[in-house]
Amino acid sequence: MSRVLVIEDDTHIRDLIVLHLGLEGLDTEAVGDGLEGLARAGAQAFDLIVLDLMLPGMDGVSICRSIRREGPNQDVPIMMLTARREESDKVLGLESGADDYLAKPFGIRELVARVRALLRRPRRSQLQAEAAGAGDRPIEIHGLHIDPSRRRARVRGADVDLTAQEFRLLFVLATHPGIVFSREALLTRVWPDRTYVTERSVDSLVKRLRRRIEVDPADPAIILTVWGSGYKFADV
Amino acid sequence: MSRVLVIEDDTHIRDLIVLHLGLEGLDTEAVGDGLEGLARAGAQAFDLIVLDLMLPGMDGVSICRSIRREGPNQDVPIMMLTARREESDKVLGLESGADDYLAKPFGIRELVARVRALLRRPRRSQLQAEAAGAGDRPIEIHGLHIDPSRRRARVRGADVDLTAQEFRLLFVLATHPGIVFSREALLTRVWPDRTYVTERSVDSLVKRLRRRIEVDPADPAIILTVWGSGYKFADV
DNA sequence: GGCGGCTGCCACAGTTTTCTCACACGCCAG
DNA sequence: CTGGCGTGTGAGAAAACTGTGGCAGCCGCC
Repeated sequence: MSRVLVIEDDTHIRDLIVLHLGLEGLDTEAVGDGLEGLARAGAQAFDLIVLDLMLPGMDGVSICRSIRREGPNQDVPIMMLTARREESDKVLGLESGADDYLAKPFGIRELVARVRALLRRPRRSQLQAEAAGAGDRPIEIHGLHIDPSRRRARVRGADVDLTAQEFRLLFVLATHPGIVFSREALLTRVWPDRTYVTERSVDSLVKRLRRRIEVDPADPAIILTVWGSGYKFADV
Repeated sequence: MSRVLVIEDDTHIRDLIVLHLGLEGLDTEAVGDGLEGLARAGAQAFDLIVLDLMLPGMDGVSICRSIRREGPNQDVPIMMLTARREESDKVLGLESGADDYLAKPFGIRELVARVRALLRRPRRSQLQAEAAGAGDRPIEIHGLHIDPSRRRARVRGADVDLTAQEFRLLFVLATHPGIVFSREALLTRVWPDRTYVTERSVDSLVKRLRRRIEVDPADPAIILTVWGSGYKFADV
């Protein structure tokens, strides 16, 4: 189930959005404050973020930039909302890194349709970078050494063989220690193309990965289960 | 500052692209007509060309071929855009000499990311020069002695005859021990002209190379398969 | 303690990826 | 023109990996 974060101060609109996205089968979480939204976005991986441009305390553009700069939602589609109709706003919104833009007042059905479209759109940035062979630096964490360009992982000094998929999962989690990823979030981040794959498969993959890197797979110390939410890499 | 030529008839998309590439610090020039684009490409050297597949008057594939055939932009990376999602289009685009391909509707951020990637990637001509190894020093690794300037390879003391292609493959891999190369990456690095070649050919070439340098070709110790990713030269 | 919902686990069928091979084609020297 | 060599390709076999469903066990809550 896709997770959506809604950042919107107007209670009425917020509830409306949550209601309708909920009816669409999306797991929707909403906050009314910019800073809180930013905190939420930094702590958990979502599949899409709906963001109001006009917020008390902190404006949407800054939030958008922050989200894009780093963290688990760097590559997540962002849908901007704004009360103003001016073209300059539109430009501003897209400049700051939003993927789509909707001017208030909008029809809720249109919002839903666009959200669906954004979710459907394959996310390729990460895969793309990997394919280009550019950029990914090795990381070192928790006694783990992970080197993407060599596709090599070492645990406590010993090399472990990982399949391509196990490796991607480990990499995604390890680069965001402490961040909770829902199964859905992992599906879009780890699976090469988001065909019809059950969330069950995530469990399987996690189990396989644990078997290879955990000292005691029955009592995981690295890949942790967050009951009711998903999985996370152990905090530092 | 890199110069980019955008050939796209849809005004909205064109402006969006120009805006964002401009924000990226690229010097962007745009035309809405295929013939005009061709004229522009013939008159001036760019660092990258973004080309819509569907254009009024002249289709993108023909333009792509024209640009590739001669002129100052023969070796410049070309990024294809298309409204259609069919695989056949993709093949058509890449066959005609495009370097990357993006199906509409696309996220503007993805376009920017890919453009960046293409610009980062060294030109074909440079690659070929690098692969040909003109003027490179001989290297010694894993009981292998490889001398690019003489195009000679010795394995465990014995000279081996390698074809030009086998040699290029060996050289590319041996100069980056441990680094995993996807088949695609090898195609652009080893093959003099990347058009009309399938990834199967990489398999074949690897097999032929192994037959010549491995003690037991059935159980390779030098050129290793990285399942789901590609091939690599054995780590030291 | 009982209950509903979530997660761990497992085997195996199914899928994807790689390997192997034979053959055809193009190129070049003789 | 002809033969030899290097190379690309497709098909089928082989190998590796992965998704799934169901059940058992665990968690949090009433």
